[in-house]
Amino acid sequence: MRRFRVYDSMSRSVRPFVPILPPRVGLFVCGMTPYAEAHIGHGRTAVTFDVVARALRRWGYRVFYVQNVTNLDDKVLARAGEEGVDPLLLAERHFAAYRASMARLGVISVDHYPFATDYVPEILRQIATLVERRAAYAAAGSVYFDVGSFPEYGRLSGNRIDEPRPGARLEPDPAKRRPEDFALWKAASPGEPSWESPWGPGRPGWHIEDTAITLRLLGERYDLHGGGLELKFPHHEAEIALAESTTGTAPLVNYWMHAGLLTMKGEKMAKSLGNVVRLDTILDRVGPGVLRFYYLNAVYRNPLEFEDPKSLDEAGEAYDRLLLPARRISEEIARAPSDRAGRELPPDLAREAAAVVDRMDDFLAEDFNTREAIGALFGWSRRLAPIFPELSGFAIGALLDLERPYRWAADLLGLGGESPPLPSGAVGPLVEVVLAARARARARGDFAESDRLREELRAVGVTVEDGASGSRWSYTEPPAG
RNA sequence: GCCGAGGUGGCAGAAUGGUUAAUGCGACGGACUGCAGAUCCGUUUCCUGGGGGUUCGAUUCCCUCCCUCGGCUCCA
Repeated sequence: MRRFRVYDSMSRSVRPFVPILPPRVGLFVCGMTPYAEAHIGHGRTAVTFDVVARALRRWGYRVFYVQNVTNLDDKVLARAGEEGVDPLLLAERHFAAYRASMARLGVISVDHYPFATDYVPEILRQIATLVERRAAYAAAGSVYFDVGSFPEYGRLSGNRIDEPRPGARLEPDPAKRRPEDFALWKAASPGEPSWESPWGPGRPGWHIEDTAITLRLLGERYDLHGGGLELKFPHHEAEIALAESTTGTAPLVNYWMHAGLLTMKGEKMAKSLGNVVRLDTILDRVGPGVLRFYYLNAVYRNPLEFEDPKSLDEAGEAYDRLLLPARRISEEIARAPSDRAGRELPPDLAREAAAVVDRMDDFLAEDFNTREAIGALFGWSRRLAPIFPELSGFAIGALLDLERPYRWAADLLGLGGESPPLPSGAVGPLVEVVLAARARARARGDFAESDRLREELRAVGVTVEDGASGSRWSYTEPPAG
């Protein structure tokens, strides 16, 4: 197991990571409420923790990564009411779309997506315990958590609830003892899905589902908890209060990680502000590599500004440049017979390839600094640029060595790694035939014919580029439409 | 008001108590080219919100002020 350090929001410092039960690591990340399409802010958080999980696994930890799905809450009910559909089906539908978007984004590391409503028995048991311990009280068919019963409330966020709060937007609720108390169980309204309980029919409140799920799946105490920064207060604060009040065990988690928010014109992306950009919209435009590059080119904890289309254009340029050597190398490998003879790598170059991988790994191990890791990879690409013309002279093993830093980036960051689509069967040789004809046309100065052939190849997805050492071609999906 | 995170070059965005503050984008110049594209090389040595302080030395540590954003409702 590789040692690494994480910024822990609770202690506000970068700390060495020590698992409770090595090599196992319990990772919980607050997931989404599936009442609308995922936007690129969700994507940022998802990619952040995807990289965390990928890295930990690569480093020898056995990660169990759980991400909950709040499939029933006020938002889901409201949206379902508008559309006139069953709330749980609405949630199901949006969750399916979310999974599909995540798959496109290359988020492959989540082990389990538990639904809140599948944990109602656990939730009810936990509420009963809290009531028994006088940390929660029933009122008018609902049950509320008594924030005053938990002196530590506010420690994560630095908020203190005993202060006057002129800016607070909490509405006084006569059922609550104090405005900060929050519902664990909400009395059923007509037409809503509800479950029987000792306090009457109702449904779970928001905060309690996470701890009911984690107590069951990850235990009373686990390693890592992640989520968007906006959830720090009150949601994560509530989780801590609920779990620790229930079990008497503290702390609930050893490391808190919070992902910075995606902003547009300085403001966070949020539906209420009307500035959301759907994840699928972007993925339709640029593909997963560019979007992941855009996210990972910043430090996960800091705000990241998104400007459409500038951010993605720049990311696209940089991403293509970054991975150009990787594409050249894998094309070379794909086209060459596996037993091809060729030069071995100069020893210094082989050493450098290994050193680049180590450096990137080191950066990642220091609070997941993907930006610096990418910077190191840029260095490698610059290093390789001058030896492009020699590529075909290397043995396969040498090419594989040169490729190592890119494979690292594909495995841990999910950047690149898509093998270039090569046409199958006779297409390759046929392209060569056409190119030979084109070369003859160029040789006799018939540039009209040459350009015509280039255009026709492009129409079927073959891009031809002339260079000093002849023409090279690559295959991309034929232009749509 | 309280809590938290930030203010770095044209832009995006790192890093560090100490040689020319990374990297990328963009821009400019050059090479290559029939053209196009791509690529390569070079330049972009006058960038760390304001003011104090600690220090031989701070962008980095401390104080203060200003500004922005986030949280204090649901929110990745």
